[in-house]
Amino acid sequence: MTDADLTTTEANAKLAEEARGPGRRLHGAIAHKLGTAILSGKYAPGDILSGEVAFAEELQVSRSAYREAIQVLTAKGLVASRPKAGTRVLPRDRWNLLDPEVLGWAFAGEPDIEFVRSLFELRAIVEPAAARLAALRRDKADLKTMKDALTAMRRHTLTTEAGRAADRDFHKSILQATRNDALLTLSASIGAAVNWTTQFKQRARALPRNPIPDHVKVYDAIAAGDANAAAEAMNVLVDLALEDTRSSMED
Amino acid sequence: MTDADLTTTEANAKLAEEARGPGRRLHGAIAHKLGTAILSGKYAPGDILSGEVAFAEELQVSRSAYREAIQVLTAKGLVASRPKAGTRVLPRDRWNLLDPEVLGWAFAGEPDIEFVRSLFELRAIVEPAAARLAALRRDKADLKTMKDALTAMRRHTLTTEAGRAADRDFHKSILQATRNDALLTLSASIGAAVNWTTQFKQRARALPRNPIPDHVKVYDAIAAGDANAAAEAMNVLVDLALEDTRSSMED
DNA sequence: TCTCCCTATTTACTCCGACATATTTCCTGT
DNA sequence: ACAGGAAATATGTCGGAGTAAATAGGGAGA
Repeated sequence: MTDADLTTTEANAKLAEEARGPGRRLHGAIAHKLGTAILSGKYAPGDILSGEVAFAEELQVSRSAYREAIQVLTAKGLVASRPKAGTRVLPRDRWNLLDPEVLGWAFAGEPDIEFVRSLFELRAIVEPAAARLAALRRDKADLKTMKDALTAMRRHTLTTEAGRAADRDFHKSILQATRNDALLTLSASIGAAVNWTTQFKQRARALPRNPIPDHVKVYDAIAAGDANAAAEAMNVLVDLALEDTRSSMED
Repeated sequence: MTDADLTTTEANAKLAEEARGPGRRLHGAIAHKLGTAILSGKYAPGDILSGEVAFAEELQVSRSAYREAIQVLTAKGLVASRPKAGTRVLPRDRWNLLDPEVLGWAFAGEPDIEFVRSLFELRAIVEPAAARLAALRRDKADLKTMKDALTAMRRHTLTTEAGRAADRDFHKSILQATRNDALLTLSASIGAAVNWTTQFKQRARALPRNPIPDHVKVYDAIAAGDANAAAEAMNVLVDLALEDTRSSMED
């Protein structure tokens, strides 16, 4: 893609508009714009983002704002800048794909179905093990959080954002009960992917059977402190989701 | 901690010195300084980093450099800035603990042993499953990469940086063979932790038994395409490391 | 004549400090 | 207690000076 594709006058107007949104910052809007462009493949690894001055001029923003946006992308491993050489898009294996913001950019357009599959595969690996640990380490407060989330899920159902938030809360509370910060960090990333997929499936009117009973089984096992049962119950849950993802790949 | 602790004259001289190193950038050095300060607990969640101008002045750098450093920290979820309110350290669950750079900061000082344990626990969950997938999906090129890494490990041993790099390469090649980008991203994070621990243990002259045979078993199972054997062999490997970590916690 | 190395130029990032703006907080006055 | 204004502070902007690196050109040696 040429720079011009990203820097039409209309696009600039939209950028300025977005940037003025509540809480949004200018460099954040630029980072989002460039981030989605990279994640969607409009800029391929190895491509050069033409000069700082030129780009800032085209985007009608100051060089400082552009630079700060580049810093954000650099921090996430998407690009690297060197004097004279310009700012290059790094190879994909350097990207922090699990960064919540990068994930958001990946899901902003048409997400790569292969990547979605890999996230669900990761989930299918991590969450059963997490449920096992949670069954061993949870305390009363953890159980209460889980139960509250389950109640909210039942009330709102997954067709609403509130319901999906409750679903995320349920899974997050399990991760939290593992007393493992590294696992907990993962939950934010995985949650984003799951949320997007749930929305997508709902749009496609392909929501599977009622997920509540399966969730309850996980809760019961964790509450009972039965590690093996917790892992197995969670396995059922995530395998179902993984199968769904696999089948939707064939569309 | 007060700002003064971070901004003594000597510290500034060191900062400038570091920054002028080859390839190093000033805002990168500042981000490293602040990042390690936060990760080490000198700044606790909720603490505010006193005013932009004040801090930049104390550090003897321009506001731009300081601002760009803050952008980096913000991108990694460590801090958030709001007009008038100042720049606050975010709660720990917002941190991107799996970001390679954050991980580097965590290991720069005296890393929290509890956090190290959580990383190894994550590893013990992920790597056996990865070995299973690798056994099913690896191709000839993957196997060659693994074999080369094994050979290098044998030659250099884990007492040298070259040997540890080979160890990382071996594990990375397995993750690569899973054809799963999300898993691959994790390997960089986990590798950093493992590397640090290996160094640490070596210093403490507590290197365990020869790790090569266990690695060979993993390789053989993956080469044979035996998923269960691969998972089990990797399980032995990571459980050993996890046990080591647990025991060193008692020191 | 060809190759290699060294130097100079050019180019683009990096850093700087001042200025302008917006928003939040706090204080003051009603 | 409330409303409005002033102060404080972060954000956005600008253009210039500095610096590092890639490329091109010229010179020396084979």
